[in-house]
Order: sequence, then structure tokens, then C-alpha cells
Amino acid sequence: MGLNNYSNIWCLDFEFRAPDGERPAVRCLVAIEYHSGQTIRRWCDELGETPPFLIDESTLIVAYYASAEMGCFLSLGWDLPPNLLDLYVEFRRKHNGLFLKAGSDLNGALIQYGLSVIPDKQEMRELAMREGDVYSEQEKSDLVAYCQADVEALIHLLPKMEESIDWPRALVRGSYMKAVAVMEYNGVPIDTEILERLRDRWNDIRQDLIAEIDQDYGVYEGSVFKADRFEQWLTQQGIAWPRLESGKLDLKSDTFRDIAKGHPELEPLKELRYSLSELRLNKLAVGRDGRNRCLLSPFRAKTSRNQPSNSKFIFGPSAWLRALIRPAVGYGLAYIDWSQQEFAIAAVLSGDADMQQAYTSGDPYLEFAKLAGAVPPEGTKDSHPKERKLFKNCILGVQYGMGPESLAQRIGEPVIKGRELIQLHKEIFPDYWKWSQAVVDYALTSGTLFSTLGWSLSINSQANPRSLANWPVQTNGAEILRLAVILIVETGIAVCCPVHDAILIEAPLERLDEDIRTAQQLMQQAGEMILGGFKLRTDVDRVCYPERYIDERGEKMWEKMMKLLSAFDSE
DNA sequence: TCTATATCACCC
DNA sequence: AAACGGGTGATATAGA
Repeated sequence: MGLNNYSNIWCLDFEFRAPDGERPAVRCLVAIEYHSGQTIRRWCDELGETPPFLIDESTLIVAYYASAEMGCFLSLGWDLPPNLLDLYVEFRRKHNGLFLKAGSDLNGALIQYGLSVIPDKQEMRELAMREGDVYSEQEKSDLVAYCQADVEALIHLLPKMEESIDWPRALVRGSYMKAVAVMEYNGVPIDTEILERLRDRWNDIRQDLIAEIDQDYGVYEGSVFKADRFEQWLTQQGIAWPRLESGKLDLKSDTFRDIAKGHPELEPLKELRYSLSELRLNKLAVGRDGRNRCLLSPFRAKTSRNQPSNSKFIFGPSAWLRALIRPAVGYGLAYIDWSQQEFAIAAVLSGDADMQQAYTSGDPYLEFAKLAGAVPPEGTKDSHPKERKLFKNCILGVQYGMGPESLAQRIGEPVIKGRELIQLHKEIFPDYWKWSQAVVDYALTSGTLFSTLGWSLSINSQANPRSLANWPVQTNGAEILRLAVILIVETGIAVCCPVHDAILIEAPLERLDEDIRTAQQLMQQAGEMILGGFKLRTDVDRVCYPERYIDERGEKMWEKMMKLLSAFDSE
């Protein structure tokens, strides 16, 4: 397996315009065949219904950040190539965890391999991004030349990177980049009418909230919370307030919550600070067709997770804003997520049979509580909610390496309770703890961790052991997600986006349930592929037009905002 | 006055 | 030194 398996290797790059929320508008394409040097240069009006070169099973397409190029294929109505190698992804894989001064973009990779960089031409990028499609002959030729420089760089980079390409799994990652392009092309349907109203009334809502509540405090200057004014107010009221080590007031919402218990007069201010921190939707990237689209930034995180911009992506800001997600007429949506995915992954990777059994029981949190003797065998979620909550917090905390103090704080119990819970976890799932320690030891001695499908992490000596122990779990989770997305997109189901351990799909109402079933099967299958046959469960949130997607955590906030909005609009 | 840093809030 | 993993981003304040 390798480059010599292919009779044609086309390195290619497009220039295109893609404003926030819109699909790419192609400007031009340059492709160079690696062996022959055959060069194809095309302005968009010279591109037809199929690519200007043959793409078959013996062809390899090579690009840097290939989701962009695949997005251009989709815009042009072309079939996506069967074999795709993304040098960005392979570069990330090879250097993940290392500090790269020049970063991981194309120039960063060129520098890393001692190749000459491409001068950054701001004017060329602006030329590609220009509105409309009227270009002079000179401009066209300049932009094509700029595009060609990138492809020539790829031609030089490919042999330098050849040795470190992780065949054949690089092709799986390439397939994911195709699926990413499809998801970015699809996007998430948004209720643009309410979005516009919220945006228009943004400042009114802010000012209204502040004016109403701050009259009793006088701690805001315009819309800015001033720490020194708050300090004055505290002195007047004779309230002692905790400080950070730096000497500044500790203004965490948790601190507000704790103090407000003894000083209920703080309650409205606490609420106000919370509400204001939630007002964020000005950067949400919504196209003219009312769909949220943004770069999903695959493989950006150290764990290879996608890392879309939180402000552009509808799943980035707080959960109440997700009520803006609404299927179009005749359509439905389904948010399908794996149940307790990381618990299951840890159970399988560690080979801890009791953890696996706890997962298989259907409710690992309750099962843990039963194994610990805190809940009788016949107990249920409803009969023992408090116990279940404690053991749930313990499981979730342990996954991230939480200590007894933090756990105790989280569950609002004395430290001894936190210690007791973690001790129970150690006694009941000893194989997990052995494995977890072994991962850290291996990481620190070998200097590298690998996932099932070859994603890797280079480790330096000051690595955080909690981070190391969690890395295989999160990384294999990311791999399961990628496989599932590849499989689901390939069946033709419309996937809107991934959300770490979940996938949002869209379908005409008459096909929705069938697509949900298929997607769930494929999500289970993806889990089995990574976890040696272990079966992961999934949960579904199903929304049909004219409903909107409501995340229960944000329901109250959404209603509050809608109330404010209609109050303003009826004025 | 502008930028860097610290801190915080949110997501999975 | 801290003791909750992986992230992005807004904001207030300190510092150049």
C-alpha cells in the first residue's frame, strides 16, 4: 500500500469564495499529475459536469485540507473521488502534540520539511472572495497562478511526507474529509425569522434586562459589569466576598450561587449576569438559504475531534439557542447520540468486565450504585434518584481524573463523601484503574500514544497525567464518530453536522423514521468496528416540522427570550 | 489607546 | 504547581 498503488495521482487546489454560511462558489482549479507533471488550469467557466481528468479506482486525489476541495466538487455537481489523501490530516497526525511555531497550515508543513513557503498574498485571497463573478483576464490569470503555486507546493510536499503516511488508514481519514464536505454543504436548518428578530432586538434586550435589575445595585456602567462598583456595593451592604489569589473578587457563577444562599438580595444580580453571558448569536453563520454552515475543523483537537468555531456553529453557544434549529416544511430532524459513549469506550479499552457489564445493564450509573451496595438490586432510576446522581457524578468525574475535593464540591457533600465514592469506583472497577495508570506510564516512557485507527499524540515530560489517561477514550470516541458519519453519508442519508458524540440528520417526514433506524444501526456498527464488537446504544431526539429543536436545559431561557421579544415587538 | 492576559461561561 | 479531559470565545483589567 502506498503511492505506487495508483496509476494517477492528481494533486489539486481550488480558489473559491465562501462567505459565512454559504456554499463555496468556485473561481478556478489547478491540478497537477504527480508522475507526469501534466498540468490542468481551469477558470470556473471552463469546468463542466465532470472533472477535467479521469477519476477511477486507480486514481488518488491529493489535497491540503481536502474538505474545502471536496466542497468545490459538490458545488460543481461532481462525484467525490473514491481515494482521497489529505496531507493536512496526515501532517496533523504526525505532529500532533508537538509545538509547531509555524502551525499546521500548508506553509507550516512546507517549513517543517525544509521547503520554500508560498508568499501570503492578501490581495489574492481578497480577489477570490470578491462578490460577483466578473473578473478581468489579468485577474483570472493572477488567481490561477496563485492557485498553481499551492499545487506545486503539494507536489513537493508529497514525497517528503510519503514515508510518514499511515496507509491504508490515511484513506479512511480522507473519506471522512469527503463526509465533512457533505455535512458542511448540507448545514443545519435555522428559523431565520426569529434569528433576525433576536439580532435586531439584541441591544434592547440587553439594556432592558440591565436597567430593570441594576437599579437596585448600580454596578453596571452601560452594559459593563464593574468589579469596583460591585465592591462598593458589597461594602455598603456589609457582605464579605471571597477573593482570588490575585486579590481580585471571585466572580464565578458558583461563588455567586453560594453567597446568594445567605444573601437572597443577590439573586437577581446573579440571574442577570447569567442571562447576559448567554446572549450570543451575532456571529452565527447562516446562509441566504437559512442554513447554518461553517468549517467543522476536523482533526483540529489533539484528540482528532472536530473543533468548529463556537460562535459560528449553532451547537457552539449555550443550549437555549438550539431552539433556532427548525426543520423546513415537510421535513424532520433527529439528534442521535451514543449513550454514555466514553464510559463504554473506557470499559472496552481497559478490558474491565464489570464496567462492560454495567454498561450492558442499560444504566451504568445505577448499576455502579448497586454494585457499591448503595442501591438494592431491585432499585430503579425513580426509586433511588439521589444515589444515582451521586454515582453518576462519580463516574463522570473519574473519567476526567477528578479528585475527591472537586467531586465533593460538585455533589455538594463533604470531602469524605467524595473520597468514599472514588474509593468505591476503584474497588468495583479495578481493571479500569490499572489500565488507566498503564496508559499514563506507557505514554511517559514511550513518548507516544496511538488510537485504534492510528491517530497519535506525542508526549512531553510535563504532560498532565489526567489528560493522558483521558486521551485514548476521547480519541477513540472521535474515531467512532468519523466511521459512523462516513457510513451514514454513504447511504445517502442527509447528515447536517456532527456534535462529538452525536449526529444531526434530516429527512422528509415520510422517510424520517427509517433514516433514524438506519443511522442508529450504522452508529452501532461503527462502535463495533473500533471496540471489537462491543455494542453501543444510541438515544434519539426527533423533531418534525413545525416543531423546533428544544434542548431541555435551555427551555426556560428560550421562553424568557421569546417573551421579551414579543413585548418589544408589540410596543 | 491598543493589546495581552486572566478569568469566566459555554459545549461534548 | 495543581489536582476535571478536549475545546472556543467574550469580557474586564493590566500593561505596553
